[in-house]
Amino acid sequence: MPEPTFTLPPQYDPRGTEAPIYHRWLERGVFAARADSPRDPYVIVIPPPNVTGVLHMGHGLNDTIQDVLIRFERMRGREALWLPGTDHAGIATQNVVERALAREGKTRFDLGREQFVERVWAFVRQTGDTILEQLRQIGASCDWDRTRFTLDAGYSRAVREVFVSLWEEGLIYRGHRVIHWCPRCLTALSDEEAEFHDATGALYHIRYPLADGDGAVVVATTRPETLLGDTAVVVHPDDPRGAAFVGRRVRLPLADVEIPVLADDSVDREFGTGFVKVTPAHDASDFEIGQRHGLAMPLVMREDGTMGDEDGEPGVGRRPRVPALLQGLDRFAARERIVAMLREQDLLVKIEPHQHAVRRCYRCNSVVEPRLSDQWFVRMAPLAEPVLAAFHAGEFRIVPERWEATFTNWMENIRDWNISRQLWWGHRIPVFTCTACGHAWADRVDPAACPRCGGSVEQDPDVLDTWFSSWLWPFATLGWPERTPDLERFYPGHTLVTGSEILFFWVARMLMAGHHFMGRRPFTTVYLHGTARDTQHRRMSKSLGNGIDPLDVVRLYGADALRWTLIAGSSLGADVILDPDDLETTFAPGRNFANKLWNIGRFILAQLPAGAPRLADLPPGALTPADRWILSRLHATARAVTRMFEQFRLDEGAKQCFEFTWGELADWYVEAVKPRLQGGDADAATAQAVLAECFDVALRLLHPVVPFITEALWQKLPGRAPEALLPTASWPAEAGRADPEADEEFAVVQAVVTAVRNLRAEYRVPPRTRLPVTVLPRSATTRDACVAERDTIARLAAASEVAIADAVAAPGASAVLADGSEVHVTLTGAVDTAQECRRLTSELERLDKQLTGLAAKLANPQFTDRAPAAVVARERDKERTWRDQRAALAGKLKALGCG
RNA sequence: GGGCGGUUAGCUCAGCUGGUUAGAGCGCCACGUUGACAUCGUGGAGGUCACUAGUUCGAGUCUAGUACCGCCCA
Repeated sequence: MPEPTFTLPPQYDPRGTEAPIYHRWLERGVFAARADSPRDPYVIVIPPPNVTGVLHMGHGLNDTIQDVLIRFERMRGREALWLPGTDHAGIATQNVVERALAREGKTRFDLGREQFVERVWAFVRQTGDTILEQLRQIGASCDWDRTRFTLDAGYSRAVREVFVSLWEEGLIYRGHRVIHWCPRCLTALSDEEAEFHDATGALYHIRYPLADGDGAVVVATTRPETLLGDTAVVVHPDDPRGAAFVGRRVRLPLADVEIPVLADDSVDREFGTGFVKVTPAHDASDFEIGQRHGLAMPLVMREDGTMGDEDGEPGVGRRPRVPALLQGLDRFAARERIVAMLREQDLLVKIEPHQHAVRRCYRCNSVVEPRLSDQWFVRMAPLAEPVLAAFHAGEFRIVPERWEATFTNWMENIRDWNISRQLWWGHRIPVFTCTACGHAWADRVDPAACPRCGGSVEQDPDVLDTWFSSWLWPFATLGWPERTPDLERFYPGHTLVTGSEILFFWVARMLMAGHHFMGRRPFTTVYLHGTARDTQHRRMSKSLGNGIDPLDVVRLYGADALRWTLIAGSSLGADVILDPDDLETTFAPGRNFANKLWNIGRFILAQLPAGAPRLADLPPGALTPADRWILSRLHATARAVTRMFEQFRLDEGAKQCFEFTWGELADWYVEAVKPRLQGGDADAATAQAVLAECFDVALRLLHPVVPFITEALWQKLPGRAPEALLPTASWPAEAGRADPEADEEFAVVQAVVTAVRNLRAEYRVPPRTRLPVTVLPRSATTRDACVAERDTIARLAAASEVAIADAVAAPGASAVLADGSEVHVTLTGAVDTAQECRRLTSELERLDKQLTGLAAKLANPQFTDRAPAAVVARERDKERTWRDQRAALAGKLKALGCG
């Protein structure tokens, strides 16, 4: 055999490797799904990232999981479609462009609606693909030709179709109620978009003097500035404290109006003073109280969060309530000012600290104001019902299962959805109103005139919530409402992978849209993964500055290292903890593994001649026990990895591959087989065939997790067809062959080798010194294994020779194997008998302790009677083994003459 | 206030439907540059499985409670 020549560098270089490989995959179209394929489809739609966004670790985790799944199923022979795209992200995108305008000293109103929208489009055209480009760098195997955008023409048609048909079904209505308003974004938000944040605020106790005499009621509030909009004070009808006041009137401080004290049983008597101020236009539950009692609903705050009178109840004439010196003052400044004024007038009783939850805008973090306004709502209960039925019928599931309760709870208590946004960037609401006759209708095409009276029409100025477009993602991306071949073939999809934070925002609504418009579920499994966090378990975010840029990791350690860390480092649904201050430590496991794989490949490839034999071509009986063992391990690994991936336990699957390639193939088999490879004979050929098979299969199994390095190495295996690519190679679910006998034999080899290594370390034998080893077998298995793999033992245990005998005379040190077999290492020079006695005695004592416990267990009839027979049998076996081992140890101690 | 999850080695985490001598990676200690790999090899140290009570022949694993941490919903 020729001297191996290593043409590969000793260190793996992801930088030079990854990009060309990705290019090749694209060129050859391996990620493209065909609608006319006879294969079973497997479909994942990407959670579309914001068109303005850049890749962060949350995407890294989310998209890597999807890529592992799609690559796995693609290799398993499914027609795999991973459909990519972006989301127009109404508020976020408008914010970005408005900020850019602000730097030019302009607002969107300076440009006007049309020009502003054009400006946003220009921005999107320029940077909109950024995040998709970044996905390519981490290896995402999306079908890029099918990339969609929620605002492209076809998609917009789908959104409009959905709106109009819901309108026609009576599921969209105009609601006059208190909604969440972001005074910075100047738009309404849905319940989900106004997120709770715990805060330490204050509870202000304020005295409202009676209008008709002495005395006052004291109300408690966290938002004193809203008192200007109060139209009543309420108290629980059964609250004795209220008896003297109900039916009387109080004078509202600062606003100079009188309001009634009323009884209402919605009041929580435990809260504050029992008296509650009612601001129907600025609080959702006060609004309901206001409706019950027919109260006026004045707005005392403007859309931008400054104080000022606005009409809340059109047609109700009334005088202004906001004092001149508060007009135009920001709500928080106004709060302080009002508190000061109350104090001056001796109307402030006390201020106490108060823990509560404040809603903030999920896009800009401003404190949201409840505000009375008119918005479009979707009636959700009729949409939720079929989804719940389908869920209970088992048509789809959520993993991890624990989320199912949360999901059903939300669905069962679903609230109507405010879909209007007071923005310019998005799908404009297709509701038209006749300026002449007032007729209002939704239309699939822009009307020229009113269909009833021919009058001129105006379109609703607002746009739809972005989620009103993304809830159609699983079918609008496939061409709906057209009945395209893609739609026929790839709907319904299979796995939806996302974080739990958008379970309600998006996942639940997609299920509703899918059932309503397609008549069936959009996917079979919802896989909710965890969150990327820092070492203090804080969510990674731009504002905290604790994020890790996935592309930095790719540059430093390669995409495979990133992917490995994310996949192997997080079990199903669990958060993944990464240290932004120590990328080296965080991503070393992935980098180290890639490098190990590279070097295993470097060695194996150097051993394989161009015409290396294939495993199937070997003559019968050619395989040694070591060969049979590694092929048995290969078999077990392939099956386990397949099962783990099927169960979404990606970390476990990755770790199984890791253990096989590093812990078994590299650490044992490759080392064992080295001498045989030097022979150049039939036995060398056998070893080559086994190596090639194991490595080929290992690369296939690892490919979904670390696609780049596996492809790089797989391409170099001899006999590779020139056009073959790993993403479309077959999945080796049943590779290798189970061989329990070989497993048992090789376990003996490993035990002997480990025993010798232990003894050598114990006696500080210099690494280069080779020593004679004698095995005194106590079982046929041990004897046979040692005879068959004598050379392997010699090599791995650094033995000068391995004798198999019934006795040994030479001085030395011994260890006893599980079956009582003795492993003896001959030591030249003085053997420290005392040390040997100590070592063996402590071993004996440890065994005795275990045996005592085990004997007690087996002597207990409760155990032997009640435990399953198999468990009892296993314990009996264990006891026999330990007794054998103990006897051997005792004999050895006696022979040494230990005390 | 209601619900869910977590608490296992210095750090990050596995441990599946109760039966192992409780594991891995990183870190740590000792030795080592043997023609795949020092991003490595060999050996080693390190855990009263948060706490309390219970169920059971048997509990890291099941039940209840306590403490702390996190998330979701109001």
